Amino acid sequence: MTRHRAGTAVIEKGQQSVDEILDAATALLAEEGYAELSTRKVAARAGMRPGNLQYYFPAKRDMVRALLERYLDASRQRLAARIETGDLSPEDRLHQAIESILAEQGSSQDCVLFREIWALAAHDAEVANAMADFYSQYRAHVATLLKSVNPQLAGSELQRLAAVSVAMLEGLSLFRGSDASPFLPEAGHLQEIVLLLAQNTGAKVPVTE
Amino acid sequence: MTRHRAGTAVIEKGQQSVDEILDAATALLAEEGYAELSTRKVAARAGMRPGNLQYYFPAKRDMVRALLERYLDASRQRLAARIETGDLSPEDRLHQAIESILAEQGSSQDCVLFREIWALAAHDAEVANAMADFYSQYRAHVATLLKSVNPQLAGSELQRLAAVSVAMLEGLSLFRGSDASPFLPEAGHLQEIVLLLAQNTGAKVPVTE
DNA sequence: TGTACATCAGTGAACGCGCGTTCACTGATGTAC
DNA sequence: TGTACATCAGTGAACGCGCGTTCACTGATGTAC
Repeated sequence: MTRHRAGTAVIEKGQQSVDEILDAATALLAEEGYAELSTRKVAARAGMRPGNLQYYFPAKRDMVRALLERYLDASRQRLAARIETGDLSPEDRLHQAIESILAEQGSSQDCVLFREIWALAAHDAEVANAMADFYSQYRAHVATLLKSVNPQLAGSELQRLAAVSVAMLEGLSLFRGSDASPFLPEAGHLQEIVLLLAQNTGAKVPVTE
Repeated sequence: MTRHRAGTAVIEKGQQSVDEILDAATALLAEEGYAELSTRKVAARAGMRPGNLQYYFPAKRDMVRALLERYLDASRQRLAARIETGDLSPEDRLHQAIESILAEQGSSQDCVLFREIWALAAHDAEVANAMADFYSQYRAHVATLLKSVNPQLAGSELQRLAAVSVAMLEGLSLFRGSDASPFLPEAGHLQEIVLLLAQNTGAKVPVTE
């Protein structure tokens, strides 16, 4: 017998409050990490009382889920929008995509949030699923780009190459922000590398000797 | 005026207790994540009372630091030991190194722990430094391997390629364990890729068109 | 070998605190007639 | 236009709990003479 709507949040007028809560929660998650994230801190930062936060998100878990969905959706859309533009050559599209991805990583808040989400995903199946969805689409985009660069690529070979490219890009994001990691490549270098992989993987390169 | 030694832990006879505490803490960190890690749970799992844990680690922070140092040291040593063996050809050494690194990632506990540590590092400078040290050595090892494969590689180009290789390997570890990520490459594929990069980066490959 | 004593290891109870969550309540906003 | 009423948004106080940490204490282990 609660006054809460079904689901996790009231939709209509309180949308602004919902946004303020999620903004505050996202900022706190990035600044202090999930271990330090509490509903009371979020409420305080959003300028409301704890009870009011509970009105929108009956449980902390609901708030975190909403924050994750909103964040991953936004990230997905930004990436898709940046990648899909244009009547460029395949090589230029690839270059632009890599620059977009690096730009996305440029904000150190995003890098930190992704690290938090990866850690969360290890202990929460729902988060793990959301991440799997996200990266599945990400990988599909990259696969399309790779195929446009080298149409001979196909099937599991293409998928594997896309997976490796994504792993490389995401791996690099781990090292961004840490001051003590020099030698991080720029977009130009990465395009070189990905092109090299795309152009040479289809055409069997000798492996040993 | 405490009975505790300087530093974080008593060394001599209680070493076994220290190990039991760190074993328990490591297991809990991997299973439930840092947000769920409490000194009381660790003490219970190690079969002792909270007060006794405090005898060895005056503050939770000390316990976590010790756990991290022990874990990273062990990981470092395993990698170094596996890589340095043998009178193999450069290509075979590379192959063996990649297999070792993948084997290290094979235990899903290690992947999970690394995700936790990456997240921690974002909010704790001490952890970030420990990670920077770890990966600095890691990168240096990889750089040596790359140079043995292609002696023309040198300077910042070599370092950058090592950084990319490490990023790729660490990025892949993010996707291990998540059931929903197929298309992960095997050691053979990775060796192919790294060899391709090493052999072609020194010899300037055309980039556009 | 026995005794005295310092140190080491471990216990048990208690502390204050921030946490997630609840609940009865109040005021504001919209809608029906 | 005014009145009655339902719903929406927000308040304030309180709850029980697990947390990190403290402290006086006890028993075990080693060392000196």
